[in-house]
Amino acid sequence: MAESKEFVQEIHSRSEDFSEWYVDVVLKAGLADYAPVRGCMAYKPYGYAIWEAIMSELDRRFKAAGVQNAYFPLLIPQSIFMKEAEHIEGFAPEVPWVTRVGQEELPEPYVIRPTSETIIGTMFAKWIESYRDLPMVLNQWCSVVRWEKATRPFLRTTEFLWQEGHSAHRTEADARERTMRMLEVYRRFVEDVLAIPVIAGRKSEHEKFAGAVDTFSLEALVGDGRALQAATSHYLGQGFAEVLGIKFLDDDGQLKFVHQTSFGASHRLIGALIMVHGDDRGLVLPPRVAPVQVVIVPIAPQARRQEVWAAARALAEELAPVARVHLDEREEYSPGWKFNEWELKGVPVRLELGPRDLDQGEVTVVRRDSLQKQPVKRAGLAQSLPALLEEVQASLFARAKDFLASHTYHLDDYAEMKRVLEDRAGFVVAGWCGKHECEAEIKEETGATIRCLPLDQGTVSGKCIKCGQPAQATAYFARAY
RNA sequence: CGGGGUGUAGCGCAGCCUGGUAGCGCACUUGCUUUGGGAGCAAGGGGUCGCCGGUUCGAAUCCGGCCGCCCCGACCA
Repeated sequence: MAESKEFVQEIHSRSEDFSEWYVDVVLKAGLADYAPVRGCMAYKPYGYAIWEAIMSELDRRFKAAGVQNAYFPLLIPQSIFMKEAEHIEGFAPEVPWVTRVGQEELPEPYVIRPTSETIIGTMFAKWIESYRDLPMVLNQWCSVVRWEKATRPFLRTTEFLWQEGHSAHRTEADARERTMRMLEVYRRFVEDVLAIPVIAGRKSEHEKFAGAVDTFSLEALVGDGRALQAATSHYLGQGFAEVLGIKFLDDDGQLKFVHQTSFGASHRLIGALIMVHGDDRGLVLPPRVAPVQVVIVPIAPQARRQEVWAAARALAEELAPVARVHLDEREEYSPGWKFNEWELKGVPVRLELGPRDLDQGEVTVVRRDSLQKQPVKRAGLAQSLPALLEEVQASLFARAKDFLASHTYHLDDYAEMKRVLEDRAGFVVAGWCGKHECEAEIKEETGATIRCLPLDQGTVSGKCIKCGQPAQATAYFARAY
């Protein structure tokens, strides 16, 4: 790999400086750029195309799960935002306020939404009267603002793109079922489409969402051994319903409060894609989310220029029905330049078409995941291409799964845990007594938090890795983004 | 928000110590030649040196303040 390295002039080495590498990939692959707003970025078309692919696939799956789209205001009146105590306590430090219009002070200030539980709950209170109105399961695609202290593109930005789903149910059981159902929708999406294996689990009391009864999340492990939360699904109980007055008349003639859920995933998924699959040459996109799945690079020397271009156009046309194909028609760049650029952009499959291929009746196929080059018969390519894309998809998932497995340490010795976490080697799976003191001390001493208590607990046995008391649960610990 | 670094052309950097007309490589424009892993030659264009203030005859350079970005921590999707 040493010789190929010299071609990568644009980005830092992933192994040598993961953070710099990450920022380089974001900028140089044309995903996004820093904007003149503190902590905010501007999406470039290629980066936004990835978000569009995520949105359309997730949206399709939401609708199949009975979720309807709606939209709610960006601004939330202070009095409404302040209604839920835990909630306000969790978000107050990072919400911006709108207090003035022109030169006039507003009679009541607004917060710019950091999340929409309160405003949506307020509307639920107007819209829900009877148990016949339930369940109500709505989602909005929008952006929210949280004034974070330290920001990084796609991982933590002041304004970020996401979707937030909110539901109201007749019973706790219904709401809890929805919570788990949406977690499963996310899990399948993240694993099947983004090719990112995740650990699904419940958050500890301390780590859960402000205002939730239970928070569940998907935790991915990225290339530098840190955990990244990919999606969350909350059972909110009746706390918001009580303070916002979301009541319904049940069939027993009783007026009752609804049970609620909320669930969300953000543009952080793009950060996860970059950090899970990327390599020293840049981005590597799983075919199912790649805006361009196949790029055709013609190699057209003067003597056979017309012939090659005609063949390339015919190829692009033929493949268009089976894949998202892009023909690189730029004549001002050399083939070698294009190879490097499309690799940096993470396009899963590259087809090279030059005089040699024409003479052989072939196309040179290069996979982004393995960088393997292989001549393939031109005839029949349209038939074999979808399978090749699926193969790339599957191999990326398999590779990420191996990485997750080989960076997950089942430990019962605290000293060893400290060592592993200090190296940021990955997940530590260990027993936990359930007490916050142990969780807090581990965090203090290792920088790691409980990412989740996996749904699949197996048989809980053994002791708390910190205090030695009998373990109440198995927990995944890691340093996290 | 603490500690560290950094800010000079689109990108990467030199110049700053020792004040005196702002430079290099890549990219960009034009022309010709080129095309199987970042093409060559030639001629060009482009910078209120992050911002504000101070010192000085004169500031990219010295001094003070502020801001952005990056890293390491503490808090969150």
